[in-house]
Amino acid sequence: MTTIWNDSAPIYRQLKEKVIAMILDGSLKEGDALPSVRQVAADFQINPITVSRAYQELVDENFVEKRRGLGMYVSEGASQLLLASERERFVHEEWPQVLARIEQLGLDLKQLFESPKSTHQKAKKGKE
Amino acid sequence: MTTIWNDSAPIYRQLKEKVIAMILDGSLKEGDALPSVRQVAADFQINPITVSRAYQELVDENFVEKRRGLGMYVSEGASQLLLASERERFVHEEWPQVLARIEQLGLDLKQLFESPKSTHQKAKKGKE
Amino acid sequence: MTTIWNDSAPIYRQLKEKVIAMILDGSLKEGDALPSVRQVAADFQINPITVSRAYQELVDENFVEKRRGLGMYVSEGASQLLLASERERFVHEEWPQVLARIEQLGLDLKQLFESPKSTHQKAKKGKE
Amino acid sequence: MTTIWNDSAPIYRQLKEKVIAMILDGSLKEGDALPSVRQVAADFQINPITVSRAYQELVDENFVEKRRGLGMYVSEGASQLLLASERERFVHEEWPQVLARIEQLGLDLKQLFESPKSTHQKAKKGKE
DNA sequence: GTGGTCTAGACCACT
DNA sequence: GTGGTCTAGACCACA
Repeated sequence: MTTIWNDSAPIYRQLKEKVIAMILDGSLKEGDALPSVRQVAADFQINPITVSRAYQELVDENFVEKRRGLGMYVSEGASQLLLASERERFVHEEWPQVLARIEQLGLDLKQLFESPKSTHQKAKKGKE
Repeated sequence: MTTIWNDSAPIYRQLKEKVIAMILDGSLKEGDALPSVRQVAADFQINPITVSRAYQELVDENFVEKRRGLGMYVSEGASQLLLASERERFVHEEWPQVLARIEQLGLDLKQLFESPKSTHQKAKKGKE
Repeated sequence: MTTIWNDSAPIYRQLKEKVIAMILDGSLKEGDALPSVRQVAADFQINPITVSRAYQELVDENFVEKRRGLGMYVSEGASQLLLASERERFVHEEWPQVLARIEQLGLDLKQLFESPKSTHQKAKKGKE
Repeated sequence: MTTIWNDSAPIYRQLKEKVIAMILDGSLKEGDALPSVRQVAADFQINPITVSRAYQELVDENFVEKRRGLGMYVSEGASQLLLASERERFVHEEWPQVLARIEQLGLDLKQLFESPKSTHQKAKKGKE
């Protein structure tokens, strides 16, 4: 029985990424309640504190808001904010590294364009 | 006093990447001696053990060889080996992730390739 | 959809403070009826139990009295009692802390009293 | 045996305030190492995670920086940053509330100025 | 029901 | 030596 967690990144961060992905792809909409800490902890067989930590980072970054005694909710404007900030980070941080790497390895753009385009296999984060 | 080291990746790994980059771009050629552990440690203000660990991984992967009493040297065939293995890793691990990310963010691959061509040199390593 | 409630203090306490402020400034006079729990709950979109808890604390401290079947009323003598107890608390608990903080930050008490006199109405409660 | 901790605020936050106070009053200077997580945990008889959490918030706010494998250090510029941000917060958030409170209670400025000035007794944070 | 905090103890990676 | 992460379990405040 393999778990869904990758060993290289902390679970709380992987969980955070999952939530972000769900907001980006619309499976969590603004105003929706996040599944409760306890629920997620039970579903994924992890410690509630680990879930809490993931959620807390989302709160700190204003993508999620706490309602006392009620739970956590996707903030108004979260998906726009998220899309903007993630795009910004990609275009100005990740993408330049990719370009540099392509150049460093002397790879051919056209080949990259074509070969794995049709399959777009599920990427696994982490490579340690 | 800012350092050249990124906080997100271990220093020994960043150092290893530096050496790999130097082999790939030809500033270290096959048969060349690597700068001594002590020298590097002094230059970068880091612990010699950290340098050793970086070098050791390069030895383990056969890109560098130890000559007892003399130092570390770039192995014969290292640059070819490196190029092949790094290309392999890029095409099958990194690139699919990049494609997935682009799709997730709704970005356009072709635009990315065209627009920021002039500035892509300021990439900072990190994020491992 | 922003709420009037501050996240740092419990809602029931913020509500209690509101009532106290109304008694102190005369908008609720001795003998006046407090708005019903249900009414307040509906007006502010909060749980009736939360309103009850705020009211109950006011009852416990003798500023408000319950009349069975009728509702809650501001006690006779409440405003004097309140003024005295709140002043006591301010002078011996809050004010010394403020002085300590001013000293810690190297600020000048007199300047503070003089300059921003016109704007001091925009204070938000919270920080408990 | 009473502890130094106040019951109303979480320990990690009280600890964070202690560190901030030490930076403000100069007992921790820029570049100084913070006492290690384990050391503080042992000294105060608290869990290392609790200490970690306090330190982490200071890192997130750029007052403290981590050096991998070495420890935590007061950032360059931390004391200026801190003084500026704390003053800002005091003048624009805490002080207006104090003024409003003074007005609400109908207190006399001159009395406040004089009575507790000489003693400046140690304020205790928290009042729950 | 919700989340927040703390403990005790374990294991890991890094320098 | 340093900090980071996770667990299991407890207790608390809030709605």
